[in-house]
Amino acid sequence: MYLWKIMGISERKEREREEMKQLIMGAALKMFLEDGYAKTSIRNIADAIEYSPGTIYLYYKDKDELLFEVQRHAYGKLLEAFKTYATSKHPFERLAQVCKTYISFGLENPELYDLMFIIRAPMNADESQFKSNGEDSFKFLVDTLAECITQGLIVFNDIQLAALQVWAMAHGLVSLDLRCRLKVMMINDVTIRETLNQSMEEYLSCIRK
Amino acid sequence: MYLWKIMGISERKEREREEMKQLIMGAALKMFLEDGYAKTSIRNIADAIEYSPGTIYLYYKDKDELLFEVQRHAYGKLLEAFKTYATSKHPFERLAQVCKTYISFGLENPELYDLMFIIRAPMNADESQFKSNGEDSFKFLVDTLAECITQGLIVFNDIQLAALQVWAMAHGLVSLDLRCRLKVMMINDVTIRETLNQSMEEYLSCIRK
DNA sequence: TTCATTTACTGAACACCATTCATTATATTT
DNA sequence: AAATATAATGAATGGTGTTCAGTAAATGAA
Repeated sequence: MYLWKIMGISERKEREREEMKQLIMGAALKMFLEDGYAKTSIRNIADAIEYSPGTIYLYYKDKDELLFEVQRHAYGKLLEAFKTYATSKHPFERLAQVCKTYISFGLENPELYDLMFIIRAPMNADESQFKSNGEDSFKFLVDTLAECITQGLIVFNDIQLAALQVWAMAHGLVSLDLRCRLKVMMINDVTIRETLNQSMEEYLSCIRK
Repeated sequence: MYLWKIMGISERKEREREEMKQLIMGAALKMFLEDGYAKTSIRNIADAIEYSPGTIYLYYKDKDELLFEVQRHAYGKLLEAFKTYATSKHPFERLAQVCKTYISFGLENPELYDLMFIIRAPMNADESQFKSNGEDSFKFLVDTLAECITQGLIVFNDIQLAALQVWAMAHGLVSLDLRCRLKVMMINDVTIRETLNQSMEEYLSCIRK
């Protein structure tokens, strides 16, 4: 009997499979960040890792599934940023830190931000999986807002509505800038970051009770 | 001498050229709206108007220039919507109407909204032309806000900052919805429109003095 | 060790895409 | 009627995502 052998081998196989997925994902992430999702082709990724295009399809169903994996990674990075920079004990101050971190994250990782919040969501991805991707980082915002509400620091009663509004404001500012739609206003390119932060701060002072 | 003839002919030619551009633009617009920008190919457009692909390049430099023309058209439609639905004499009420109109426009014309505000701006397009596209509809918002400020109806002093904030909120709400990023919140799909409007209204009441 | 089977991988092929350009057809001018 | 200028073509170029028959290597059973 080779049962002991079989077990060991299948475990190694599983490990190797995971390593291969990581190899592909790593190359994809790097190239998505450098050249953007659209300009990165399966062929390019295959070239980079020195495998044939077909091989990638043995590990990922299609390009969207690859995007999906990269998205998960990106949401993780955002949550990390929140945990690092939004540490104030005071809920409202922490909320301000979350917003500032969000905006910085967007401006400093434009391609990543694109993948996370602007790119058309792959329609084939099942909803539950998609939801779970952004959940954790969104929860950070919700928790902070919940504390603000219970301590009566902001004008909202409904946490969901509060989260929607704050997120929409931050996303609106970042995405309009990333898509160059602010050119219609004549803001100096150098000061744009300052302007966005100022807008966010003003908004936050509006919702403070 | 055939000078009289030359003039007549060159005018007709100019007219025909314009008609041809309109023919292409019309087909492109229709197909962009139905299938989206990415899925509409030059070949498809050529097929639809019963010309060869090459012909389109005699009238438009590339696909981006075509997008550009469609964008101009779309911004015109938005301005029209503002003029139709934001008619209140009272500046703040009018501001609320502008915002409501903007959100409705986005939800009802998702593909158009995409072209206008979400799609990556063609980088080859020169900035001045790009700016002029959105200018008029943006001016409508700015003018309304200016009145609000002079009458002391809102908390802002700076018109630019006010416009940025209001626009960001509206765009944030619409674009997060269009890109399905609100799935992370568990809002009933049917009531989403109501939720967005409610958020906008709450925001407006925050900035009211 | 030998042979059958499973697994991993390849790369050519398919059906698309935007764009270019030599060639052809038509319209205008001389 | 011939020469010229304009308009349109459609095949060709170099890309894209994805599939799949075929090959090579690793594994399992005898």
